[in-house]
Amino acid sequence: MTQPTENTSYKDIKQTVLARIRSGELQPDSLLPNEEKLAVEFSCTRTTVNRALRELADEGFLERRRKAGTRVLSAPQRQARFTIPMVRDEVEALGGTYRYALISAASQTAPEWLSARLALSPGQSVMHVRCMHFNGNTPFQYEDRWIVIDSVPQVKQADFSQTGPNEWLIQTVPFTNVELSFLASRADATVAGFLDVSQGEPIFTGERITWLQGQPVTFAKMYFAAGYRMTTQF
Amino acid sequence: MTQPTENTSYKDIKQTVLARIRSGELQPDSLLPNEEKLAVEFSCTRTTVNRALRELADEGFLERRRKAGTRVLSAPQRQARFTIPMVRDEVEALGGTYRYALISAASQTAPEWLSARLALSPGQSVMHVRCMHFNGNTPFQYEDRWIVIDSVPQVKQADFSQTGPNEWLIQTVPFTNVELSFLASRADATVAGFLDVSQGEPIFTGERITWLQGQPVTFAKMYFAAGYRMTTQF
DNA sequence: AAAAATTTAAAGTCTACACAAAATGGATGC
DNA sequence: GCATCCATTTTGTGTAGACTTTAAATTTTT
Repeated sequence: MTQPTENTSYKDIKQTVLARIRSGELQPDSLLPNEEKLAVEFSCTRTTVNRALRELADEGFLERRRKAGTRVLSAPQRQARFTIPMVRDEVEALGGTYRYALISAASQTAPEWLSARLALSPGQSVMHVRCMHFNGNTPFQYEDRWIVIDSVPQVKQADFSQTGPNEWLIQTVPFTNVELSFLASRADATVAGFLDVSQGEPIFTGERITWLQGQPVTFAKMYFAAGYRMTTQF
Repeated sequence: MTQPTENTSYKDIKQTVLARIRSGELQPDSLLPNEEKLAVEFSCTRTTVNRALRELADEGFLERRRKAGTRVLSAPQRQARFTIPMVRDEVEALGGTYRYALISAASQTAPEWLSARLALSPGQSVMHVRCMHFNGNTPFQYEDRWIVIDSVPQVKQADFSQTGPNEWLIQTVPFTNVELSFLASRADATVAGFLDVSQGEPIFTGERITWLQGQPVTFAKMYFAAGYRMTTQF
C-alpha cells in the first residue's frame, strides 16, 4: 500500500472540516480559526484553505463575513439542486421519444389575473400558447404559457408549430431572472383531457415566471402527467 | 465620474462570457479559447480566468474537460437550487409560530414495501414515527417516517415527544447521502384528517430517503397542507 | 451617552508561477 | 484494420505573496 499523498488538498480540508462539524468538535454557531491559522494547521497556503471554506459556505454549511470570521451555521442549510431540464431532454433521458404538439397560439389582451401576477399595465397584449409534450404517444406534460408581446415583439413572427415556446424563448431571450414554483393542483376538465387522467386527479404542477431586466417576459404553467416525480440526490 | 477600474475581475469575465453566449457570439457546442488565450485577452492571469470558467461550468453553462477544452452547453442546464429548510425554520420564516406534536412512535418489523424500497433484509425492525407540524394552530405538514433501527440503534432511546425525528436525526446521524423527491399525491383518510382537508384533495408531497455510507437510515413522507408551494428564484 | 471617526482583523481577490492529472489524437505495432 | 502505447494539450490544483474590501471594535468627539 502506497503512502497516501499528504492530505492538504482543498477537498481534504473540506472533508476534515465537515467531519469536525458532524462530530460536534465544531459546535453550531461557533467560530472557526481564521484562514491563516487553518493554513498553518493543514500546512498549506491560505489560498487553499480559502477555497475549501468558500465552497463549504456555498454549500450551506458555513457563514463567512469579513472581519467577523467563519461561523458554523446552526441549521445546516442543506440545499437541493434540481436541474431544470427542457422537456425534450427529460423525456429522452427516460429513454423515450419526444414528441411535441401545438394546441393553440393566439394573441389577446392579458386577462386580469395575469396582469396582476406580472404587474402588466391594463390592456397589454400577450401571446397565449398551449401545447403538449409527449413521451412516445403518452402525454408527458401540458404547457399553458403566456408571453408578453411588448417584452418580446419577435414572438409575433415565431412559429410554434414545430418547436415549443420554451425552446424558442431560451434561444431568443437571454432571461435574467426566474421564479419557479412547484405545487400540487387538481386536474380540471381541460388538463384532465390533455393528460388523459380523470378529472380531479392530483397533478404535479410547475409555475415559471421569467423577467428580463425587470420586464416580465413569460408566465408558464406546466402540468405533468400522473405519477410524475421530481427527484434529486445529494 | 471616476474611470471604472479595469474589468478583469473573475466576475467581469463571467459576465462577459455569459453575454457572449447570450448574444450568440459564442455558439452552443462551440469551443472557447483556452484559458491562456483568454487570460491574454482579458489581460489577467490564467488563475482568474480559471475561476470564472469554473464557476460558469458549475452553474451549468459550460462543460469543461481536460485536454478537450471548454465548450458552451447547447442546452444551458439551468438548475434551480431549493433550500431544504427544517420545518421549524420554514414556518418561522413565514412569520408563524411553530408547534410540533407527536402522533405515534413504535418499533415494528419493516413492512414489505419499505424493505423493498430501502433494500432491507426481511424482518429488520424499524421505528415508525408519525407527527404533525403546525403553523400556530393551522396544520402545516404531516410527517410519516420510518427509521432503520440497525442503522441508528440510539433511536430506541430517543424521545420524540418534544422535538421531531428530523431534528433528532440531523443532530445524531451525520448523513452522507440523500434522495429527495416531490410529487402530487391524493389525500387519503388519514392524511386528510390530520391536514384538515377533504379526502382526495391534491397534496404536495415530499419523499426523502437518507443513507449513511450505503446503509439506509430513514424513509420519510412529508405531506404539506393544501395550497403549499415550493418556490425558488434564480 | 450618543454619534462620528479611526483602527484593525478577517475574508476576498489578484498575480505569477509550477507541477499534476486527464484525455485526445496520433504514432506504432501487430 | 484494430488495438496499444505515448506525446501533447488543456484543465485542475497548489505555493507564495500582495493588495483590497468589508465591517466589527475601539477611540475620539460632540
